[in-house]
Amino acid sequence: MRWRDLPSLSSLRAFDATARSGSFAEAGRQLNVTHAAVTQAVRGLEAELAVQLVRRAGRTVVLTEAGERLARALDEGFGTVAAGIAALREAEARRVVRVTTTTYIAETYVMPRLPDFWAKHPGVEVAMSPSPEKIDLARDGFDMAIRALTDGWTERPDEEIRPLCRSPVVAICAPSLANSGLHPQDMPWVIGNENHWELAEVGGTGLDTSRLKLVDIGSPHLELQACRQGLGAGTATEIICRADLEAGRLVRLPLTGLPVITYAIVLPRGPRRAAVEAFAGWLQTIF
Amino acid sequence: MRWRDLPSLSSLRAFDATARSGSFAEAGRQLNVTHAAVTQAVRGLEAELAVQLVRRAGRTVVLTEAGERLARALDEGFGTVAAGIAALREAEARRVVRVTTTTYIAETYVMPRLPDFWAKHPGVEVAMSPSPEKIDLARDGFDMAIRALTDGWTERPDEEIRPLCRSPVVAICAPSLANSGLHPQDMPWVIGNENHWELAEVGGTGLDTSRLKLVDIGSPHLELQACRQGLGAGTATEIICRADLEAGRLVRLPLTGLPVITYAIVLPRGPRRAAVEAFAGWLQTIF
DNA sequence: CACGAAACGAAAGCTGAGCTTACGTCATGC
DNA sequence: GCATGACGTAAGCTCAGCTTTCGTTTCGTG
Repeated sequence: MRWRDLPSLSSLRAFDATARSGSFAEAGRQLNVTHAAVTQAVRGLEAELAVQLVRRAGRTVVLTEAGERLARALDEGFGTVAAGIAALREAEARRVVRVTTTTYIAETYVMPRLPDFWAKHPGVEVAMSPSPEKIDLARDGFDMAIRALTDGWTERPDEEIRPLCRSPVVAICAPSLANSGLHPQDMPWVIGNENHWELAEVGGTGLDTSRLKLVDIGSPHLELQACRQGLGAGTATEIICRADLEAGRLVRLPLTGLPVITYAIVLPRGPRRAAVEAFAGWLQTIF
Repeated sequence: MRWRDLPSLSSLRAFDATARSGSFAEAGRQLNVTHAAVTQAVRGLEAELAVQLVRRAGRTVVLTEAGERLARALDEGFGTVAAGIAALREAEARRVVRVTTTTYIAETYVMPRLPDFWAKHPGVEVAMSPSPEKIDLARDGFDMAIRALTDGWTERPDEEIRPLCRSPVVAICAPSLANSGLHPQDMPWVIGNENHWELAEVGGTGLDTSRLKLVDIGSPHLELQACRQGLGAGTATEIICRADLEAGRLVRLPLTGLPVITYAIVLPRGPRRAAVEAFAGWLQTIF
């Protein structure tokens, strides 16, 4: 493609619109400019190509033979371009909002509320899927992530962070276990054997983690349920177990020194689809 | 076509060039702008479509999946446009220069010199054809006319006049006829019966045209030849019969009151092909 | 592995292509 | 005729698009 050899695209556009409508004035209306602008553009194109393209015919304008030929080419070419743009927009509008998550909160707090989002934004599909922490959102085609940020998180330059809420980590257990008279140091703890991060949290309270009896449930999804049933103590952010605490299904253990977690949305910087923005905005309303 | 819905064509062009070359810098070179201009245009397009189209990959740029799809559409669309322009230019460059003429001078003076033009402008075809005086050049596809203008000619607004030369009408006859002792009033005149215009010219000298003996040769092309052979007196512009006068084949009759003719090129205003301009320029050099 | 070449990124400011405004002329319909 | 709505032209404005400038990143190389 020899772009330097082409006349200005705006003059081609003006001629195309003129050819379609058979009138400078109508073309101007379609292009959102005055008839004078169209006239000048077409005259300029004629001068550049050194070909007469249009001829006055009374109150209207007719194309010359050369103009007809050019108009056919432009019609087809610009039509293809317009169709491509339209197809892209269509595909983007339909495309599902892909959310990656590594946090329990997404599954326990966000997913149960999804019907509310669908009610407010019909036609927007949302897919939530787990994926490793250190993922490149843009490269892997995710529209956003829901993450739990520890303090001291630094924002990457190509990502935008929107905090959703800060929630303290609390130690909890079933009322029956709390009433057993056991000191937290002697309780069983529902913590996966490999979960060094949660173990370190508990260590922060002063307990000797090396002497704790750990109950490995295997799946994080079932740990809260295990705590409710009295299988052991555990940790969770307050927002997750708030309902259980209020209902008396769980009680707090009087431990201090646990961290505070910030839940946040991570969005890749750059252009953002309306559907993505809508979902991000909705997320911020439910916290 | 909904032109208002399309992004700016220049940003589409910038993206297309980027997609072809895989580099902002190279695209800028092709478009004759800096890399920064291309970057801005592509970012603007991404923002307008709310789609990421490109992604940095080290020192170069790669298209996203959406970018690839758009690039295909643009490639095809702009390719069609470019092909249309190229075809138009090609056709215009090849097209013959059509010259219409109503004057004897074109046939006697210009056509014999055409080989000189062809030598100087190889590849430019010229077609000279007679047609009525009152023709609309643009409408009938003529590139120029060669006309004889009487004094007091007024230029039409859509035509440009380029004078070639002014030449007085002279009355001439063969030396034998001049030496016969006959007064011009009594000579036979080589003038077509229907040629009221030439008869009026002669009337301007004071002769009584109603009493003239007219010799109707039928074809204007042969009238000068008839004069040379002594069949009668006649009129012609000086430039046409100059060679005959100098060679003594014809002599001037001492009549006054004949008009002066301006030979000129008539060109339709507006865009003009290079070949047409070349022929017009050449015509001005040979007078 | 330091260094230079060649990209891309971002922001500030300039400029001319493209537009509006303003006023004519001309064709058409009532 | 006269109102209406097209096109033609020219003068001048304005902002989209460009250049400039400087910084960062990536790669190839001795």
